[in-house]
Amino acid sequence: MGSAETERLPNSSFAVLGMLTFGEASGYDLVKLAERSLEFFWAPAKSQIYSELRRLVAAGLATEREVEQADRPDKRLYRITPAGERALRRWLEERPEHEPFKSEFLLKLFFGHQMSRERLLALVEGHRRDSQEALERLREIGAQIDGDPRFRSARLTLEYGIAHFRANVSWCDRALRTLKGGEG
Amino acid sequence: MGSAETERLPNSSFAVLGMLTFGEASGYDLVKLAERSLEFFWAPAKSQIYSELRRLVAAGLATEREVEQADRPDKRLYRITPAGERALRRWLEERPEHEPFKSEFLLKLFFGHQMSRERLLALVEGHRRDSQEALERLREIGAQIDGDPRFRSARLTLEYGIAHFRANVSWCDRALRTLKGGEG
DNA sequence: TCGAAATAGTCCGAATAGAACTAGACCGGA
DNA sequence: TCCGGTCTAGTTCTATTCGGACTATTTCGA
Repeated sequence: MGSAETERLPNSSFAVLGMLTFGEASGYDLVKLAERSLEFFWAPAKSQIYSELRRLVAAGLATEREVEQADRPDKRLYRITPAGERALRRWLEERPEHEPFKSEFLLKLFFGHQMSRERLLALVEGHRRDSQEALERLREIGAQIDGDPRFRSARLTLEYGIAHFRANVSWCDRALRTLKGGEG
Repeated sequence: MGSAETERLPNSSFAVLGMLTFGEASGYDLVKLAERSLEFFWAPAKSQIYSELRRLVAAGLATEREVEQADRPDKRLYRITPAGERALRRWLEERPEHEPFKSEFLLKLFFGHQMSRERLLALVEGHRRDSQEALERLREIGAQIDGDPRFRSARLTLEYGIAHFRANVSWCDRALRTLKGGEG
């Protein structure tokens, strides 16, 4: 019980706890919700979502109840507790720490001197395509939630994504010019 | 031996293998090198660098030799093998897979409806400051390697970083305007 | 009626993060 | 001279995270 106040939880716990503020949900629901919302900037494995739920219950930050269903498999529903809401707010008010950033693309680019020029160009062109596609997906989502005041904060994260991928595309264009003009 | 051809290695193995293309090095050297170069887009824990080295040797992609030193602790030096170079090139030529992106900042922003407006503003302002600082660090590095042809690929990754943080700063400015003007 | 898809969840191993720890040699100041 | 700090060099341990395989049940379409 008291452990809710002392134990230090990882961010993924709060990602799950945060999703519970949208209402009572099963693990399965949260997996789906995460895929449609957090996916771009926080994508816990589904096994992790289930284990975070167990941890939240153990820490008193959520409650669990079993629901028997006739038409489909039984399930367990989770609900955030007042202690959970307090814990979430405390976490939200802490300053995020340094953001680690990881990119297989940049890693390969960094060792680009080991690649042929054609391969290097193909690498950057592929990245440009991927970014362009991601951009289009985000714009579609944007059109769907447009104007809906419930998604005020979500809209900001969406616009962050759009800015990110737009910057990617421009960078790719510049890099391609450099690589083509470089010593050709 | 043959395992070098079949076994599927994680990207971190290739990060270490790639660093070995710069010359024979100890684990300690690579930790330092990673901190000064890969750090922005690929930051393996130092314990992982050491274990990757062991794995590379076991797979025949690198060789190890002990060096006794009088003035400081003994060390082991690692060198990439021809099989290692082939493996690295094969990996470089594979298309990178979908880039997971993870941000504690965006996660908190997404749950921004649980925060007071002041906290939300402070969150974004903090992110702007962090991005601005990162930008300045990268620009300094850029000035140092400017014009040096050895860092052609590295320069591209650096410019990627600059583009990324510049986009961050602009996004923060827009977000702050939205949040301040929104319903004030 | 067969198989695919949706619902609901578990299990396991590998990869990663990150902090603490060992240990030798150095260097500067009290 | 002794003490602490720093650099070099590496190990160990735990917790976290990822990702795929696996078990079930029910529904729905061909």
